[in-house]
Amino acid sequence: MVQESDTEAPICSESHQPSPREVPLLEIEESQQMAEFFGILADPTRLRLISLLSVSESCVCDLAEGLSISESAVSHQLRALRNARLVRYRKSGRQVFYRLHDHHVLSLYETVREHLQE
Amino acid sequence: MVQESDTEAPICSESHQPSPREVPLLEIEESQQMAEFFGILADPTRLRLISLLSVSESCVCDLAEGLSISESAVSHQLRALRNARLVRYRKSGRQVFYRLHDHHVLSLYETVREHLQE
DNA sequence: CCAATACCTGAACATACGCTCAGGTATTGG
DNA sequence: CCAATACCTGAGCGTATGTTCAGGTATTGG
Repeated sequence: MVQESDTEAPICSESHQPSPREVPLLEIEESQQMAEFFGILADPTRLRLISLLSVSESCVCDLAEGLSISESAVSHQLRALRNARLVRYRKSGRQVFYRLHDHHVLSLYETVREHLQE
Repeated sequence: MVQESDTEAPICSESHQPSPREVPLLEIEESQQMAEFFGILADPTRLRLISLLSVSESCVCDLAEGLSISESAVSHQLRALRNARLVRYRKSGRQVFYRLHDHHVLSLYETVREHLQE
């Protein structure tokens, strides 16, 4: 536990402004933001919702039926996906149609899915 | 809560082998595996460890000092990263040097980090 | 206007997670 | 051989998360 701190230059004495080419250390605040983003994707139900929405826009009750879970549970998870800007929605009468927010979401989802299928 | 299962064709009666071009619905088991993977990345401490390891191979005590947390906490998190195949390690005497498992990990980390910096 | 539909929301509960603490193993130095 | 170092591990605790339940809002149909 006793680290010889003189063998190593104290990092904090360096410039606090991150250089364009060397942005190595993740600050606490940024790490929390990033963890939050990954945390949204770290749930089976939300991932399955994304998988359904990767095929087509769907309303809440279709999503609930597609995954055989309650509409309430779907609604809660859609809120999380909404807050994380992972899905968009449009209202049509009393129905609300959800779809993926942009192509970037699909890209990330497919990348990791393919990675795990190896 | 009352699911009318007769209004929709049972999906399970289809072929269980995923076609190459249409792999839309994420099965429960696969979604859990995928969620587990994202869950490993959904922690500030683990992300900061990855950020340190993205620069250079490091031993446990250096990682602990770099993040100003206990070696025990680091060790616990490294175990999670190890189990998820996100980091490798090599032993040298009584020290254990960790590094990112492969380039794919760094790529994913940097992609999301840049995405959130917009 | 009233009931039904489609969806959203807050509270409550069980579970999962991350840290600390105490103690364990393995390597090194005197 | 014994103590120190470097790291790992399991138990316990406080907190966060996902679901259910009950009830709310908004749109539609008779």
